[in-house]
Amino acid sequence: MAAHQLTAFEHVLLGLVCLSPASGYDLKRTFASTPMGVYQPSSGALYPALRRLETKGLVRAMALDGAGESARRRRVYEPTEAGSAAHMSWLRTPIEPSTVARDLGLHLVRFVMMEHAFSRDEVLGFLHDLSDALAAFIAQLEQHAAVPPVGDRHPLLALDHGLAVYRASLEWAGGVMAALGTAPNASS
Amino acid sequence: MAAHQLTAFEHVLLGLVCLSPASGYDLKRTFASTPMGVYQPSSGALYPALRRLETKGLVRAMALDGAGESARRRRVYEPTEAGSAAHMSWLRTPIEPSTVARDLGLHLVRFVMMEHAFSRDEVLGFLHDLSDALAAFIAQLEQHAAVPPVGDRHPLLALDHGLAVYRASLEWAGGVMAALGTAPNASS
DNA sequence: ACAGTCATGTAACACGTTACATGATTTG
DNA sequence: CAAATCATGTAACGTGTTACATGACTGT
Repeated sequence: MAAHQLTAFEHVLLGLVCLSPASGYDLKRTFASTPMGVYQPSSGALYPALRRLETKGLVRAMALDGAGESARRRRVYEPTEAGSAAHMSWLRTPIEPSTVARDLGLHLVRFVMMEHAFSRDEVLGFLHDLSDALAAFIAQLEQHAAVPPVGDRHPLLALDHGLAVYRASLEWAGGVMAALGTAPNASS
Repeated sequence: MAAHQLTAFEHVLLGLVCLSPASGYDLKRTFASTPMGVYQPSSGALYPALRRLETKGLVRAMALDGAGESARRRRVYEPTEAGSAAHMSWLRTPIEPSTVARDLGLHLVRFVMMEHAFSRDEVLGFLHDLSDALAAFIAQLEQHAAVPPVGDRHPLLALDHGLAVYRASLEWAGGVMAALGTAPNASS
């Protein structure tokens, strides 16, 4: 059924639909209003992607209850069971250390979507893997910085930028692990 | 002649060729060996892109001097005058504050390529604009953080990540401005 | 009624990825 | 000489972008 693997974009859309059923227009607004809005999907990308998810049996258009007749022309999608399973599987996808820098934004999206899908331990495990991957990437950058035979300054400065940014990322992960580890999710 | 504007990838290739003449394979190795290697261009992207640059009259295949007969099968590109001009124009492209986060990596590449093409004042101007754009983006993120009516924690934590990362970026820009501003490029 | 937003969709186009193909040159 | 690397290229395929089209609903 679900033949080829999904695009990153499709995975994000599926995740958003899993968080709460939504129409294409809702999703568009979501991208526009959240800090995720660094990327504004076009209609030509959004609607075909949703149709692909539907074709693969991962989402389905909800029956529009209530008005029955009116409020037409609106396709609100909800995940199927296969869709929920695919989403969970995506959330559990191990972090590839070799591409952690490229995929960092995507990992952050996954982190957000984990909140109500994962146990605290699972989240901590994810953050631990993320920290490891970031540390490895930083170590790699440091090796580049250790071999500066050229007389140019800008390449080294750009490298410093990468180091500063990914160290901030790593520190963030550490801080979140500490916060989640100590704070009980108890209450209620 | 140079009809439509170039892809980011094409601009980077042109910039590399402007730094020093290179063949497609050389460029591939450049991506593989430098910290820029978060992106590994495939042959199917690299060679057609170079041909497009050639078609647009921005680069030309150098005549292979020396061996004449041997060392065939190698197309070493050098920039044409139109290519050098296009590259300088790209380096001078103003920073779009609305997309500074998305384009940050590209701006870093531009910063590296500016070293031998810009005066110190031009570089400082670029860094100043970059700082402004980053500060504006950070302020925007802070506004998002100021309106947390939901009970979820992860979205706010992800926002903290963005703040930490872009603040690091902003601090880097400030540090580089200070370093370049005080240090004389004199010597020699 | 009319404009603006809501809401979905399609067509042309360009680009990147994957995978494959092809020879020349070097290395063991 | 065989195998690996150098070096360039092509074809199928999927996808995103831009731009356009369409129709219903809302507010004035």
